[in-house]
Amino acid sequence: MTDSKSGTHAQRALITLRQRILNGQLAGGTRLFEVALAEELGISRTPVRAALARLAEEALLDRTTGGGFAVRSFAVRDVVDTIELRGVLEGTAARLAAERGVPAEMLAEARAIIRQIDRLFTADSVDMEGYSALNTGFHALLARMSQSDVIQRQIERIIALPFASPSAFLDDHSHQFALIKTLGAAQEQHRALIDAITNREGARAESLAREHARAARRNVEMLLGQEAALREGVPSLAILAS
Amino acid sequence: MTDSKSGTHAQRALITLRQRILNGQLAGGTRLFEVALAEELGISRTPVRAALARLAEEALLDRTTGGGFAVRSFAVRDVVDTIELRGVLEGTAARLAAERGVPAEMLAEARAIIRQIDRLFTADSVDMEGYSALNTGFHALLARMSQSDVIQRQIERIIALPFASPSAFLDDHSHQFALIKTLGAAQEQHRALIDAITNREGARAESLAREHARAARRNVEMLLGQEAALREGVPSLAILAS
DNA sequence: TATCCCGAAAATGTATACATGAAGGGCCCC
DNA sequence: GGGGCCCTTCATGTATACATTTTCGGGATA
Repeated sequence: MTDSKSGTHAQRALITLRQRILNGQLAGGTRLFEVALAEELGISRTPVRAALARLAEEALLDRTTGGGFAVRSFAVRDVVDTIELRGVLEGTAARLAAERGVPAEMLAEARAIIRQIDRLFTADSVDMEGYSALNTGFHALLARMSQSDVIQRQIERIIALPFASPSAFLDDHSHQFALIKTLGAAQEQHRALIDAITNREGARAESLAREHARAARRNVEMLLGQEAALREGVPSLAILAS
Repeated sequence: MTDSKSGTHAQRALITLRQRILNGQLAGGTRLFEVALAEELGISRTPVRAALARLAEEALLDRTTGGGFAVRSFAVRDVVDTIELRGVLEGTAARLAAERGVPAEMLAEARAIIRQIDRLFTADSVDMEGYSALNTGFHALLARMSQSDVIQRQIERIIALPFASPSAFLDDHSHQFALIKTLGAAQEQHRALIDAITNREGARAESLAREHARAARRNVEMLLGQEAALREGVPSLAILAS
């Protein structure tokens, strides 16, 4: 059965609306009306309300004065700041991991991921999907290493925004040629990061994690520096107010 | 008219439930049922649902599998980590302010607040309410200085938790004698922070903001180190799972 | 011409009945 | 006596009618 029929009406509405916001169909600032959405989606206002509330929770909608919802506007600066914020949070996770100490099994797990990524490079062409999945896993593990639910929650919340995810842009096939060159350096940072945490070097770990996030920032700036036509195929940036 | 009658049913339910969570009446892990709450509050399920959704947005409730809500549990480590997180975020705000540069009027505003706080110390006894208000304003201004909506939002979100607010504990009259001693040092940090931002010293500004938040952490640890009986009168910590 | 006020339209707020689904306990079968 | 199944119960999910509030345009007045 197709997933577009699974779950409750509210879940389906949530998925539909989230998609529309992320791919730019619903421009920033657009106000969302319960009745209109309910009619269009063929459901009642109740599940629409539930979906809107959850989108507000995900920071994709703002609550307007008077009780309504509007699509949040993301400018270029917001994207850059959000990536910067991810760097800061992951840096804090890395520092806490180093300061508090991480169980040997977790460190082993991290090294295993790094080794798996290494293997991807032996082939002639890099398996971007594989890299993306392993990279996402590495960053999730880093968040867990902080041994802080508070930090972990914040990181999860941030990377829910597609352009702030550690693997953002990696799935955009149109620009892989430019991104592949950066993967070697990223992998070296992964290695150094785990080394720093292992040696309980908090400041070094924090600094490395921040710099690691800067790579994503450079990618954004590269993509945005191109002609508009060239970045049409970049779904992670579709949310940007043009 | 009393504020307990203002606004919609959902707003009143939100305020009531928030209060109960924050003061510990609703222990962490407690599941909240729509019907029970609706009956008790004398309203229908609809506004109760709305209030619960907003409390989830405020991170005071968790969504349980199957669609319900449960009160979030805060352990001592969570409180400490949240304050640490505030330090990290305010540190980032301070660094960005220094790096990006702050309009002269904003810096003047900050210095005005510092001067007003200075005046509070001239009296024989310190006006804690006045200090608390000015201190909150100073920290809000710092968030604005980052000139980043993303950072500002995060900070606002964090300090909504009463124990993570920059002025947490300052209103707890029972422990003022211990806290007053720390205010002079805090004020010196305020001064140094604005000095660093003015001179565009990003690393110094970040470091100072972090250290400033550590003062709150020390207060928590001091309060928690006391006999249980002594910390009964500390509303900011009532949410803690005992 | 600017402003205030009022009313219609449209949006959210609320109550309630019913649908649906998950969890628990009791009963029957093996 | 133990385990599995069914049925009850209680929870959330949904639709819908009605209440309330907000908003915005038009018109009267200074």
